[in-house]
Amino acid sequence: MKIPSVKGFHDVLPGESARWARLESTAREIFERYNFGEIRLPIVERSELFRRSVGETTDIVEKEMYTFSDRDGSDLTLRPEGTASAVRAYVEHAMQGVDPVTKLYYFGPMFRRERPQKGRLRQFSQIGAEVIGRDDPAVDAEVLVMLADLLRGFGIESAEIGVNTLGCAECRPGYREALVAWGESRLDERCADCQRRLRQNPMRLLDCKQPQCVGMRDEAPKMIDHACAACRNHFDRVLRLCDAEGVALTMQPYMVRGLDYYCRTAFEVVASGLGSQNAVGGGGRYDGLVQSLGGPAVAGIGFALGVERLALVLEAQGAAATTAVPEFFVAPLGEAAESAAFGLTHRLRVAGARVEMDSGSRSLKSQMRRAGKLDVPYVIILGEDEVAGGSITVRDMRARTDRRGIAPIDTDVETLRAALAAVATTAAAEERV
RNA sequence: GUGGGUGUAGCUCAAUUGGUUAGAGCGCUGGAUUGUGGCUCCAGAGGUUGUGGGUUCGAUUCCCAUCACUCACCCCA
Repeated sequence: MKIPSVKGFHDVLPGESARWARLESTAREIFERYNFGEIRLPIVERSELFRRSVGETTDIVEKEMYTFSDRDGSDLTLRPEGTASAVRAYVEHAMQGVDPVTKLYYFGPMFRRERPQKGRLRQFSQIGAEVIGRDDPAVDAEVLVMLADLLRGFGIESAEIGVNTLGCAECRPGYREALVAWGESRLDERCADCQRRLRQNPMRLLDCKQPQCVGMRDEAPKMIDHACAACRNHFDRVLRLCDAEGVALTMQPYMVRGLDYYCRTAFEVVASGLGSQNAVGGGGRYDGLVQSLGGPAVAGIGFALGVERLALVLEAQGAAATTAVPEFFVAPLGEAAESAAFGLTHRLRVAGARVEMDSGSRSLKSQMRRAGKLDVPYVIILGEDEVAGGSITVRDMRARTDRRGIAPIDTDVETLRAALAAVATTAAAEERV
């Protein structure tokens, strides 16, 4: 009886996981350059954490969380995003006392019970970063510049970073009113969803994709026009700093974000090759969040990138999934040779070589066939002759030549590699003569 | 949660208006005289046609249900 995987929960197979590993290692390298430190966060948190941070009325909290009651009755949830956990950890460990500026990055799976489709899974992975402690526009710019560095480092070609300001507690209410007034003006022309949104979350009117609503959007009031002087100056400064570093940002006056805690600078990364899920990342400032989770009154900003989506973009760009190739393939013939081969293989591996060994009960032909398919450059043949003579035969798969007795059975990697290199240079020299 | 599409071998797909032993390519296994791969050739293994009903002399084909996958809406990374 086969037991299939759970809907929306996918395996990442070796060829694909190599791509993930590259994404993570470049991210790690760039984060460290910007002096961020890695934080490893738990996957399960108290449900209350997300209700309070992400927002009670968001889709995530209302219908997408994997929430369960633990055996002791506590109300727990598989994290749907990373910022809440990072801020919780910041507060829990009083990180403001270590350094007024805390810079964290993390990798890991998130869980949202949505209907799966291309680029959208129920378990998905994020690469995220957070800066907590300063509301200086230079911090926003640092984060955006780093984001651009990351995208370039990943080799994402056509990514675009869209930005907007969402205002603050001072100016957003006024904007909200203006938005509601605008929305009501031609309410009957809007789609049913927007008529509902108008009351629940008027900001959402702006990113409706229905044709009739998109058509009206150009006349909508813009946050930037309603922003207070502080917000406007902040945003201007962010844009100026990024521009000076050659980081291209696209102003998107109608961009809104899905999570309640965002304010001021908000941004998202869009790329092609993802079907209708064209956002590979998003983030923004969350100045009130730390305090609302019981911490000091400090500001924060962060973003997250979707690993699956980044991988899809790279795949669409034609980057093939790569498979690692062993340096040596040990082909024993017969049981006696197998013992010797086993020892040799282990010795080579301990010394750091990537080695594959096949079974001595298989024919040399089939072992060669497999070695050829794996694209291994050298096959170490260990048959009766070799065992009797105490030395190995190495076949150079590319040159299609055998070297009998090139090294003793108990050789070490350095000796073997040196012998092969010597043979190669001699062969090259002979060819020239 | 709401729509559309698709379910046949490990993978990608065939199978005439419903017709008898459900095929091909790739992959896999073995072989083409002694212990040698990529190309070629030969052979073999592998399917309760997603599942359960129904119509029919007969269903991969038609109908219903169900499940799964997938794309889109929604939402977002």
